[in-house]
Amino acid sequence: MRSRSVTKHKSPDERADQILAAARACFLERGYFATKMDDIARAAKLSKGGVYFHFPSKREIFRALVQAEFDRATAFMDQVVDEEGDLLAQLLRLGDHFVEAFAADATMPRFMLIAAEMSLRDEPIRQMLLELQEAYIERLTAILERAIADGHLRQIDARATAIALKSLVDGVQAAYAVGYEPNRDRLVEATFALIGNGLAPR
Amino acid sequence: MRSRSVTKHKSPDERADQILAAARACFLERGYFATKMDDIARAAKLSKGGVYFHFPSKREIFRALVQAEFDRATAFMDQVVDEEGDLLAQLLRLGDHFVEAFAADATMPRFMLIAAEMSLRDEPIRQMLLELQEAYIERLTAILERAIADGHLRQIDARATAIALKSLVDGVQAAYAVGYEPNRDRLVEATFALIGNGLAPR
DNA sequence: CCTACCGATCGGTAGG
DNA sequence: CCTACCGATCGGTAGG
Repeated sequence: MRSRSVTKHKSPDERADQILAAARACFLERGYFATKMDDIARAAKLSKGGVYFHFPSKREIFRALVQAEFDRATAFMDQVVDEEGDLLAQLLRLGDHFVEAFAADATMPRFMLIAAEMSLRDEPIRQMLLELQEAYIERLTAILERAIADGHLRQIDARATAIALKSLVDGVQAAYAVGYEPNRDRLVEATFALIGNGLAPR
Repeated sequence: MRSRSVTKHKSPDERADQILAAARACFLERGYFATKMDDIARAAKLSKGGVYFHFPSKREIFRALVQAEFDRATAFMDQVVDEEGDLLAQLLRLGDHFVEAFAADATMPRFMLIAAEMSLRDEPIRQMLLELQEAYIERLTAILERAIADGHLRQIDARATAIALKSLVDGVQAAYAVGYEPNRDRLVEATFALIGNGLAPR
């Protein structure tokens, strides 16, 4: 009686997700180049050949991970902007998003740093990051413009201000990635004071 | 008659600088891992063995480049802070510093991005970056505190505000590194409007 | 400082 | 015949 193995096959999507999760952990720990396909395979409990069955190359695995980060971020943003509400509520929600994202998934800043560095040599990744940046800035600009129209903000250059605000968040994110960890509450409070009232004496 | 080459030897320091300049160009173009020691040697017009005569490893070459960036930055900051002057003048000078640094040396943001990514796996580099960050923030905090004492600023959390401002600059730098190039004048103007007066309606 | 070369290891692919 | 893999190994290249 021949033993016939019951299917230990997972669906392609499940396998792909399993590989992506394993690869993400490896890239975070060692960076892109120091991560070997064997590392990814071992972490995914497959052979290297098995990984190559699902992905054509190491680079495509990394791109898929950047794409996933992109999708998560844009989905959240649309949710924030679609909901009506006043400026303060939306900015607080956006701020919460970033603070929570850093806190809940401490790996995100690190991954974004690795992705940004990869973008210097990988045009598809660069395009994704530029698109994501533009998406954030457009949403933020829209929020600011609506607030100006409603008289909740003074007349400012909405788009340039949006870029400045997004840059602030990116800078904080980069600091966290390298391990510079400012007190979160103080930073959030100071940032909202800065945004709200500026530095000028009352 | 044996041909005896007139000394084509440069001083060790000159050679080291020549190698560092060549290496910097290579790292900027290809990143750390894709840069081979042969690439550096060729760019420096030496053999690979020649490069290894002056530096013990590829990693030490990269660390020396980060150190050089560190020295440049701290020297400039001390210059800005030592000069007396009112807040606006100092912030403008600091702002000019960054804007000029991005403009005059367009490679700097890119190099800093590569260095930040390297810091994830290289503790000495990470320490240098953290020290540099702390140095910037301390200087900026000192400027803000002096301005508060002089009544030119309202009472704010100087250090947390300094971190926010430095993050803003870092975020802009990161954007430039990836090739997101906002209009400089608009961004500077919006940033100063934000810092000066905040967003609240007058 | 170069030439010649090593020990080791890599991403990707073959046959079954 | 196909699918989802694995063990083994290739050609080429790396830092030193």
